[in-house]
Amino acid sequence: MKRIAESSVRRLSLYLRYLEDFEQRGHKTISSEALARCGGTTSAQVRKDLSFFGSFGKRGLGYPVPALAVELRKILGIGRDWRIVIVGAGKIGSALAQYKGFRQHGFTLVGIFDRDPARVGKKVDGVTVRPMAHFDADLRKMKPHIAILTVPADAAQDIVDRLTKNGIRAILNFAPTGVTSRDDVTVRNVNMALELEVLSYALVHTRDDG
Amino acid sequence: MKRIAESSVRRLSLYLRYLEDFEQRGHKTISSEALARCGGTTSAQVRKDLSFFGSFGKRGLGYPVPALAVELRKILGIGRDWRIVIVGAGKIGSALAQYKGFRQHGFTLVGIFDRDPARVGKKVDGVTVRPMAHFDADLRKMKPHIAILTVPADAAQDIVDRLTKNGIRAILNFAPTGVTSRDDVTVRNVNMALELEVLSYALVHTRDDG
DNA sequence: TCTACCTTGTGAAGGATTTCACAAGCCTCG
DNA sequence: CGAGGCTTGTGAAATCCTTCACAAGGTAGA
Repeated sequence: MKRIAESSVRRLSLYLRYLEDFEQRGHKTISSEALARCGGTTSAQVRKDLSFFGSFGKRGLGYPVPALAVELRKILGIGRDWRIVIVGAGKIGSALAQYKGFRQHGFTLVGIFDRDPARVGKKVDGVTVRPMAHFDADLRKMKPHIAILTVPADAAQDIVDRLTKNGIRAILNFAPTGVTSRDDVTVRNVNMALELEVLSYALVHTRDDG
Repeated sequence: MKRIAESSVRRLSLYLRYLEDFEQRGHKTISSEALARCGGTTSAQVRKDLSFFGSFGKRGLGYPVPALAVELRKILGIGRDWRIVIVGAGKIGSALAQYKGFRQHGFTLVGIFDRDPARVGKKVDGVTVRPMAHFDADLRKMKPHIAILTVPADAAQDIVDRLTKNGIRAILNFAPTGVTSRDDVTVRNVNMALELEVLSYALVHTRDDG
């Protein structure tokens, strides 16, 4: 299959969110125009995004809401019972562990790790924090698909390497540093400092008087 | 000045992170090639990114580390004492409030708000949580430049509207929903569910056997 | 069934970003 | 001082992404 732009995948995820809204409100069909307005894009963009994966709409009518939601979930791989581990049980790690959206979207938290002995053994959202000494062995047992990193910057790269060595192919990195890895590993960096700096740049460089 | 791509601004922020590392380790100069390797890009990209703002390097030698860091901070608007408010003092909001990087990067947390009376009055990182009843008046007093949203999805759009009405022009939205606003307001959406779905997509669609 | 109207799906055009490739400039060393 | 070796800065080419525009196909109502 043709490679799909990441920006396109992000939009599909957004569309799904809005479809779930529309579904709950009992709408049967939705036009690309309406979806576009929700997601802040254009109707042509919506149709093009969807057309990469098939023809889901009916001309003259729009897209069937529940069926399209099912398709998008299939495309995005939602509902496959992905297993997740969180590395770093600090403030952010614990907060994320309690995120209700995990279960809702078909992700299961199977393990939390921390290098600080004071945190080991505590329970976060029903999952016991485990020590880094067991990390590699635990990973081999748990066979997680996705790892969420909420560790300090200096630890991030090492953890990524160990995760990769143990077969993890998808990493969501909240550490305030970029990390690199093999080509077959997908890493998404989420970095508050960086986002703030982008906002700072925008504040400095936006003409708001013209 | 010509409009700069957002992707370019994000990279500048990354470069700055690495420059700070290099500076601490006492390096005097760095080549575009070395910076590129850190940031997972190409040397041509680094040079192009920087060239939008000026000529900071010396041919044959590279870029002077401390001077380039100073320039990048100036470009990104870092060190201007931006005032930040956090809306939503739940798990994520409180965790972010305690983020050490704020001060380090020249951002000052001036207020935290929550609609839950049980949370009002508590102190988070030295800042007292204030009720939403005072929201608009407080904003006018505090004059924050940037707002961080960590509220439930159903509250997000209303808060964005109130922030905008009170002069905020930069919003970092952690609520699990997209929000829309006026053209002169910069909104960055950070959405863990969406990032997980992008990873899920990658896991499903990546050939790792070829 | 026929007409009027609506919305999709999609090549092609347009725009934006990234990569290429190389002249120009700086340093070092003999 | 001149040669050799690096590395920047930058037009041009290539690639990637978005928008346009319209034929094709569907609905609804008479």
